[in-house]
Amino acid sequence: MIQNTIRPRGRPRGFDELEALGKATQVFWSKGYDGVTIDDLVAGMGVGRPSLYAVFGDKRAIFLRALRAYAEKKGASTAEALLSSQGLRDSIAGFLRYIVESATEEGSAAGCLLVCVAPLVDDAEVRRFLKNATAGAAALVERRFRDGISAGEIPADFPVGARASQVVDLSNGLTMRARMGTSRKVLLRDAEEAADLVLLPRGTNHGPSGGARKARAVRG
Amino acid sequence: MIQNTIRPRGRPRGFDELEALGKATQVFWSKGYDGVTIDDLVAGMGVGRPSLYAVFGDKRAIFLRALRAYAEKKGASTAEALLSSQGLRDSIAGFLRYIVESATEEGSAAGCLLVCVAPLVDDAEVRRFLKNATAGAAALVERRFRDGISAGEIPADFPVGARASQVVDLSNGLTMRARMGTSRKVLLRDAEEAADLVLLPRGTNHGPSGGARKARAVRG
DNA sequence: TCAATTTCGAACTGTTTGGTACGGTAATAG
DNA sequence: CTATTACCGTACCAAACAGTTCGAAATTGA
Repeated sequence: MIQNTIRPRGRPRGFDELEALGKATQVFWSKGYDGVTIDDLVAGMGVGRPSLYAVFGDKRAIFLRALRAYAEKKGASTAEALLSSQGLRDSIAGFLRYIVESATEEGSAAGCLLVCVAPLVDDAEVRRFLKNATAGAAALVERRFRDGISAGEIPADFPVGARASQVVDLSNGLTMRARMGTSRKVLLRDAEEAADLVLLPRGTNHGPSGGARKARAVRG
Repeated sequence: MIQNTIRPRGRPRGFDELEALGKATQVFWSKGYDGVTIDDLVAGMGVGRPSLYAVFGDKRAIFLRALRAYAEKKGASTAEALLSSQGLRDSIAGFLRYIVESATEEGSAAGCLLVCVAPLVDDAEVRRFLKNATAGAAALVERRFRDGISAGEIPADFPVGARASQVVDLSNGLTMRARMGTSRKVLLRDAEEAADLVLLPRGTNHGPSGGARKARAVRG
């Protein structure tokens, strides 16, 4: 281990800041935001109460830092899951599989901090952050769809925007079911089926009794 | 107003039990479970603190009653939205539209008690109730799909089970986005697109570069 | 009018919680 | 070896909280 940073003057810390933040994430993840007390964080993070206030600030500040760090890490992982595969279906399925796997990881609480916990936090900054994060996820998927069009894997009129947000909706639905205790096995199967669904070619209408469909705008 | 029940002996109550329960639902809905205090309920329900304990019990009991009443009412409404239309597409779209509309109702908090609040409550009975409720919703949609097969609106090999749980996943995704502040207009458009998606005929695979798809079991 | 019964409002009690002050401890600098 | 710096653990305080007690108020029955 390289020690390229000179030690600060006084007594060294008894904890690693980022590691403690990771533990805070777990605490919030399992108990929700309002459900955790400072003592929960003290116990879970392995940081004494005064140090906690001195280094991180109050509960809200800790949550915001934990949320940002978690989103950054998870965003990178999902992007990798999405972009590492060659084929489009494997990309989408890999994305959804990763979502399911991380939502059913043993040792962590079920679900996802971003999907199951953060939306309930009554805080403007959290909401703003969340909206950006989900928009980013949808944009990522949409870009992958566009690449799929370029590669000829899907037709040029594939509704990339709509399907991208449907992928996100479906992944959120899978995550919520994970939180509610649905097994990884079932969710992995459903992830595959979801990937199949969102890759279906645009319907030219089927069946004899097509019924009256309301005309409406189509988005790009 | 008919007075067919004889008045009980003592001082009459200053509140209606079911109305108060409805207000409790709103309180939990907007603040989450852990976020509400007894004083919040006292203020929101218009019931004095001792009466609240005497009539309803503690916070957990109030939440369980509110949850059951809410689920019953919402279950009936969604079933009606699903079954009132003749055509299958209108049924599914009506279902999703109703979900979006009730999740973006003005005057209530955004989202849904069942989707956004209840899953975070760390209580075995709540979890059990939720699992049953979502299974019931999926079963309802699945039955509608079966009727669609009987009516010849969709092919006989339509994957009713998978598509039903996808409808539920998508509706949960829409609800979560409502909670995060997405506008009703956008969500209504996405509800229509979701209805289109889940009614697409099963893919016989498309495009020239079909890629390597893992073989896997197919459910009924 | 008076007793019995039920609810309501205010106040009370023990506990939990958020946040801080204080002395002890472990490291570096000279 | 001493001074300085920064962190750690304990203990403390005020505010918030859950749950209860108690007397007043409202209604029925006699």
